Order: sequence, then structure tokens, then C-alpha cells
Amino acid sequence: MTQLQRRKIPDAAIARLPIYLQILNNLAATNVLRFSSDELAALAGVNAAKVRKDLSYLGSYGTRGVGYEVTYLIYQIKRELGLMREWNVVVVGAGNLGCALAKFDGFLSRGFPVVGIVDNDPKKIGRTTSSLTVGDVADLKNIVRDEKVNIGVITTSSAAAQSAADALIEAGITSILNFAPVVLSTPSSVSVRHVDLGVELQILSYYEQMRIETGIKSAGIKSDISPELSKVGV
Amino acid sequence: MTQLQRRKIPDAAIARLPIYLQILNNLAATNVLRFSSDELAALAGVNAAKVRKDLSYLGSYGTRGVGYEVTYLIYQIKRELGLMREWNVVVVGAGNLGCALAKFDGFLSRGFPVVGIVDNDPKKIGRTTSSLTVGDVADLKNIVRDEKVNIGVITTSSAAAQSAADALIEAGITSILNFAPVVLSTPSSVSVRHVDLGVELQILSYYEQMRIETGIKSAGIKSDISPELSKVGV
DNA sequence: CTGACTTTGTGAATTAATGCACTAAGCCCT
DNA sequence: AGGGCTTAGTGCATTAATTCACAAAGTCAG
Repeated sequence: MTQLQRRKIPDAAIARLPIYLQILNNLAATNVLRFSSDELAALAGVNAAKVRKDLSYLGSYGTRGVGYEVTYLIYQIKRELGLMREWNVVVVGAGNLGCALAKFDGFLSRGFPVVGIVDNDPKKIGRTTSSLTVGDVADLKNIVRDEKVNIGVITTSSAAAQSAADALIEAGITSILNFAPVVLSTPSSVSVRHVDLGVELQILSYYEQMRIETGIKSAGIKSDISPELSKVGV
Repeated sequence: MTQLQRRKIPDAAIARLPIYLQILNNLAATNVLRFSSDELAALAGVNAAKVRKDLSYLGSYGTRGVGYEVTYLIYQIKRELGLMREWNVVVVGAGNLGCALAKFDGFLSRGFPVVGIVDNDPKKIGRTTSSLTVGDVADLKNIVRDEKVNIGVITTSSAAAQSAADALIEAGITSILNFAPVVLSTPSSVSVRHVDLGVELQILSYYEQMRIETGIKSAGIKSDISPELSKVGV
């Protein structure tokens, strides 16, 4: 099998590529044409060697003595991350957070239009929130088919999250972003990322507490950006 | 210096403790008294050895042949994470996301009451959202002092995020949860965690893309829960 | 009291990620 | 045309995290 095999990029590097992309987009917006690994490293708050190694997983797209071209690298990162196209998103759970995410610019602007939002609460079904009408979770399968949904976002209560996940998977979804504070049980063929806002605060509280106990003396670890995968099926 | 030195717990383990805590709270709610590392591992979706090692950083609180006591472990994890008290939160940025977070139950219920929300937009200042009135970001220092704020949450536009961070730090805050899609520049004495929703989707899109390119054949990596630290000063 | 069974706690091996330090390669100036 | 300067790319050492696998310590039944 000598076919065009997809490079295996370490998970830690994958999680950093979106950050680099973000920064490069800003550079492009200010008409910067080139950058060095040192510059990007400073902007991303990481080590320059790490930047070079991460970018080298994409291929050899820099020029020694010169650096990298902003627009070319943007292209390569987008290609690698699968961002040459849009991916449609459906939000399950029309509470505060779900509705806020449905309206959230950051999704559309990065190529992830929210094409539907559903709930199981009859009181919420039918309401309109920023050009979307809340649908019935029972219709998820149709919505996924008709709207060509690729990614499901779960913003239900924790009690309802597992059945939301089951419904998404049943409807054929294989990528889930879960905001409910529960560990979902899913087949390994499904990618799940878990964002738990409470957990984030609890981690901060650990370090805050430590700072208090040790008398604020301490200087900082600067670990770099970004998560491991919550659970990724490929 | 033979003083009661705080144990050094690996960052990766710290990030998992909140998940264990979450699960143990559920067990307690269903009157489960004891659990084994195997059981917790299954519920958390990780390896049992990892559970035992993580818990062992807290001390030796299990009983061989028997397991761990739910309530006692809850107590120990809370103590370690600094959750024996509440930590007050202020939200900077009263947009969709900021307002949704201010109302979000998950913060209060986990011991992180949102005691204030501010913005720099005169049109938003003065509005009321769920018992909180949007304040002026210029008053941040007073709010932090008067409300004894411990943690700042940034939900501004990316353009405003750095100055929001500067204002928080100026007001004496040393823990920040940042939702804006920019890398903040902060002194190393400040802990920052970065949640970038766009990044989460882009990571999912990478694996989704890969699944398509490789023809869906593949079975899954199951990596476990939870982030590295974005940037932690201690 | 003894022996079978369970499950923790942890050294040691393994794997993954990071960061150093050097080589290779191209630019630019004289 | 050549030498000095800059910066990518990468092999290798180091550090961090994970997992294995087993001894230690307890329970429980008879």
C-alpha cells in the first residue's frame, strides 16, 4: 500500500494548529507577508522549536534564512485541518448556553454555520432565536439529513446529555462537542470533545489555592496552549 | 525547610480530578457508599491504573481489597482543589456568551458565584440580566475589591480581550478564564485558561476530514479527558 | 486462625511530548 | 563570486505522562 498516506500528526500538535491559524489570519489582516518561527512562537506563547516541528508535520513549507509565507501557511493549515469547506452544526439544547452559541459569531466566522437548534421541551420548541426556530429533538434525524449536519453540539442539562448524544449518533453524526458536565459513552468511531466550564474554574481554583497556601511567592509554569483530545475516534 | 510542603501533583492529574469529583457527586446522590478504581475508571472513561495513581497524589485514602469511600474521597478532592470555599467570579463582556455565562447554573452550583458583569459599551451598561446589572469596565477595580472577586472570565471580542485582561490584572485578579480567541499576554504570576470554541470545532473537523479521507474504516483512539493548562502561574 | 480473594499503591517500563543544539539552505551585501 | 548572516528542519536528549504488573494489605468465610 504505497498510496498517499495521511501523515500522522501528534494530537498535541493538532490542538495547536488552530491557534497558529488564528494568529496568521490576524497577521494577514495587517498585511504581514512573512513570519519566522520565532515571531509566531512569541505570538502564540510557545517555544520556537515547537512551532517549527509542528509546522514541519504539514510538510516543508518554509524557506531557510527567510521564514514562512503567511498566506501559504494559512492555506496549508486549513487544508490539513479540513477547513477548505464549511461544516454544518446543530445545537441540541436551547437553554441559555445553547441559544448563545447559536447566535455566536465565532462559529460562523470560522466556517461552522449553525444550521439548527433543537430541544425536547415543548415550551421551547417553536421559539425563534436569531433566524433559527427551535426544533424538536425527535426530528433530529431529518434535520441532520436535510441540513447536511456534520457536527453536534450538546448544551442540554447533564441528565439529558447522554440521550442527546445517542440521538445524534443515531442520526449519523460522528463529531460531538459536549458542554454538559458528564462523560458521554459513545462508540469509538465517534469523536467527542468535552468542554466543561466548571472544570476550568476548578482547575483555576487549585492554582489560586496553591498560591494562597504557598504565600504568593512562586513564579509560574508556562505550559502551552491547548487540550488533549477528549475522546477521538478516527 | 521541612515545612508542610504542598505535594506536587502533575498538571494532567489536576485536570482529571474535577471529572472524578463530578462522578463521585453523582454516586453520592444515588447513595453509593464505596467504589473501586475499576468502577471509577469505567465511569470516567480512563484506565484504572491512572485513577489509582491520580488518587494516590492526594494521599493514601483507599483500603486494599475494598476500595475508596465516596464521601471521604469527595472531601479529599475538594480540599485539594481548593473547593472548601466559594470563589467569586466577574464576567467581562456582556455579549451573548457573557450574559449566558452570568446566568449559567453550572458556575454557582459548583461554588463559583458570578458576582458581577461589566462591559465597556455604554449601550450595555445598566442593563439587567438575571439579578445582575451590567457595570462599567472602568469600575472593575472597585467591583473586585467590594465583591471580593477571585476569578475573571473574559467574553469580550478578541479586539478587547487583552485590555480586559490588563484591567483584571490591574485590579488584582490572578486567575483568568478566557473565551476570546486570542492568546493573552500576562505575567507568569497569573493563571490563564483559554477556552476557544472555534478551536474545538476545528479539531473535530480535522478528525472528521481524516475519517472521510481514509474511508471511515478506522477504529478510534480513545484519549482521555482534559486539557493541559493553557498557562498557569503559581 | 487460616487461606482464598480482592483491590490498592507503586516501582519500573513504555510512550508521548518537549526543547536543545546543530546542520543545511537560502538571502544579501560587498 | 564569495563570505557572513539568518532561519528552517531535525536528530537526540530530556522530561512528562501513561500503563503494566506485582507486592502489600486488607476482607471474609468457614
